[in-house]
Amino acid sequence: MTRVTADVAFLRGYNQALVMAVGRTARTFERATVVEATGLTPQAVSKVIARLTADGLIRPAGLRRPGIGKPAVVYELVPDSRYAIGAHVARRTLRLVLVDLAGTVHHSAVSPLPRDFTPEQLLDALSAGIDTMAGIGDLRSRLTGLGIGMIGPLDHANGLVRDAHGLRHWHDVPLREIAEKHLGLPVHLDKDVTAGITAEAWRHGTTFGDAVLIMVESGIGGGFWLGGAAHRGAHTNAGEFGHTVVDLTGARCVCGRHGCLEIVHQHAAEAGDIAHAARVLAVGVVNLLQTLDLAHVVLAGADLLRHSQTYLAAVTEAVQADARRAAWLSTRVALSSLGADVIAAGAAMQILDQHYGIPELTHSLISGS
Amino acid sequence: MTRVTADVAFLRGYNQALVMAVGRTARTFERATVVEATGLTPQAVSKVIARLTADGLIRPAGLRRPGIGKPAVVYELVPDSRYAIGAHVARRTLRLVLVDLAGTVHHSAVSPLPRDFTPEQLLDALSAGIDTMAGIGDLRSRLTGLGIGMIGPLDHANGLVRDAHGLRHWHDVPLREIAEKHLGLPVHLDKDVTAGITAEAWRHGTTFGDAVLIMVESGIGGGFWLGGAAHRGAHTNAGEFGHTVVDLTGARCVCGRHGCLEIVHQHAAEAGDIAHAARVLAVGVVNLLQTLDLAHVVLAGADLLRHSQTYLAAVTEAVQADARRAAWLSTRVALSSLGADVIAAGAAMQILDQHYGIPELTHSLISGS
DNA sequence: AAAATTTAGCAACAGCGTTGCGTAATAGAG
DNA sequence: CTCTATTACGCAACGCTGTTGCTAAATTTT
Repeated sequence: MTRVTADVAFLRGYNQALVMAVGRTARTFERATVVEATGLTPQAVSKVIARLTADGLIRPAGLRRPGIGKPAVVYELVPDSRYAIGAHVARRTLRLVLVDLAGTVHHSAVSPLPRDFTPEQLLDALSAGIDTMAGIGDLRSRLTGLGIGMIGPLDHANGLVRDAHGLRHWHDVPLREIAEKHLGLPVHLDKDVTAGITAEAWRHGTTFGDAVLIMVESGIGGGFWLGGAAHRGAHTNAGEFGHTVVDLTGARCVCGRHGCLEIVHQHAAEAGDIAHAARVLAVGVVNLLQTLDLAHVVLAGADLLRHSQTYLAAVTEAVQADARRAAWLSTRVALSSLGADVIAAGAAMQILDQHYGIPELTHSLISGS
Repeated sequence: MTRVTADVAFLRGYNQALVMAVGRTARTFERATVVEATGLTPQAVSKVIARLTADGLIRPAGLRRPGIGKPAVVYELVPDSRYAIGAHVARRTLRLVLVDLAGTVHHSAVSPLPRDFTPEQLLDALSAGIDTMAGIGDLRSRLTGLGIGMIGPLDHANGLVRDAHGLRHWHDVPLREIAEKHLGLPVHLDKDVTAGITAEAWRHGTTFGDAVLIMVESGIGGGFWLGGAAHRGAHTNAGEFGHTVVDLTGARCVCGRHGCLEIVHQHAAEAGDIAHAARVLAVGVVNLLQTLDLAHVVLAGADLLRHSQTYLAAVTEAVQADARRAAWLSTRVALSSLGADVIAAGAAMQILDQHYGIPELTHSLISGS
């Protein structure tokens, strides 16, 4: 996935991905657009465009007449040249989405999962759902893979579910391996919130700055996008944002500590005071901004989206009140542009990102040490 | 500093830096060591080593006889081939250190700064201090530059001090520019805590995972190392960790919110209960671990180091109690290996890192958006 | 002395982005 | 209509990267 050393193959993939990122975010583009956005020479862009065109990933889409001189060729991404399927595995439901290369969600389907479902039951549900979706336009050959977004804890690097919270049959399950064997597709496994923030980042392209996706849905989690990549932490366990203490004298949380954001928020919500619950969440969000200085806050999750305007207002107001101290601090707060599909869609985009996104160089061979 | 596109010059710099990272962390190394650590072919490593040797950055240091066969050449870094000077600018003091390529601190000197010092006064102090240090071994020609670690807020990308907290004459001062002109050296400006965590990362090499440096010294700040690079956030303002709310019903902080970690900690410390203050800090540290899943926590800052064992014990215990929930969660807690020099030394290493560290590819042209 | 083993580097190569320069396509001026 | 200025684009040569194939050197073992 990631590599340590850099060679010419890395060069090719990297610069190619830069051009793809332009194509994904701009409806159409031409050689000069890419030159300006990347700093590559025009000749180099020509070569990259030729390769991408040969692969069917982009195609000419007319001419632009610059008033005087030879017209410029306008290109566009070919969205249906590649697809990926994303799965959001929750405690009782499986959501599957079909996403194209441009990040557009084409189909979305939710199916129930048995209480305390086993890995086998999940695989059967996945298999059936994928067959249905891949059969729609006979796009099996253009299917890049399956992304799975799931509650943790899990081990992203090894595709291992350590201990899906609240599910009995999920201890140290090598889900990626068995899913790849069972489904015959490349599979990517990640935490739900990390998949979610990837969706936002993929759709925004290279201009997307440091960001967090806040998810309120049977708990509070955060997915991070820092320095142009998903941040998973040393053991794929980043994002347990709900278990940060905001009230030292607060009630005891299931995690053993007192006054976790999650329990304080939950008590407010259960008392019916959603506005108060939203303000509690907003305190947590501002804590994140103080710590990490983020450019984007994206709000998601079923429990939050049920009262989306209340949460959006509370968080926006808290963020602005905080930024008022300094004019140059600007953070955009928004609801997830993909609604309930964001996790599943993000999981799909992680697969696309592996193939057509900007490759990374891992410096460290020893993970988490 | 960072670049967008990748070309062969990037390849060279990147792979060269990988080898330098090996040399910096291992006392000696040979071709086979590098091959294993990087995945480069032996022939490629030979070429890189030849280039580095020609530049005087590494040198042969004997032979290793493998029992049978031709002996392998053992190499070592040449620490005194390059130097950098680091400055830690605090409210009343200027600390200057001389650091060599290996990250060893050779000289350290503290001088007082006038109350409410001006940029000119700082430049004069820097100039005098640098002349003294650079004169020691006539290493002016081997001096790579000056790194400045300073309280914020500031703009790292543009080398601008926005508003040094508590200093009247520091509003929108283009410190990097005027210092480069005044001193005739490349200058790097960064937040103190970010410089500090860079020191730890530089000394540990590529195996250093996600980490935070907690600094308690007239306030509480955090410097982050995430994904192999310093994390500064969208506006170089990451690390205001002291202004995260840990007690919703707590006292009002100077920042306007209630129950910030900093004010709660301060009250405990002023009451003389250092152990309690340390436990409050530990709550904040565990909050960070929950959020970011870090591999290292480094403790620093004058106020903390005065009671280093108390803080170390409290944080270690809190971290271990938290990790007890899961055996695979491991975080190392330690005091800064450089003590009071850590900020200044880190600032110096940021200069070295720019030249001999692993280069990064910035994806985004638009910063902070 | 000969064979086996390990290390190191020369030489040729494919492929990257870059540079230099020629060519195609258009609008406007004379 | 013709010529010129302008803009877009690509062929060809180039310098450089890491890779591959193979030879040479240095040492221990047989």
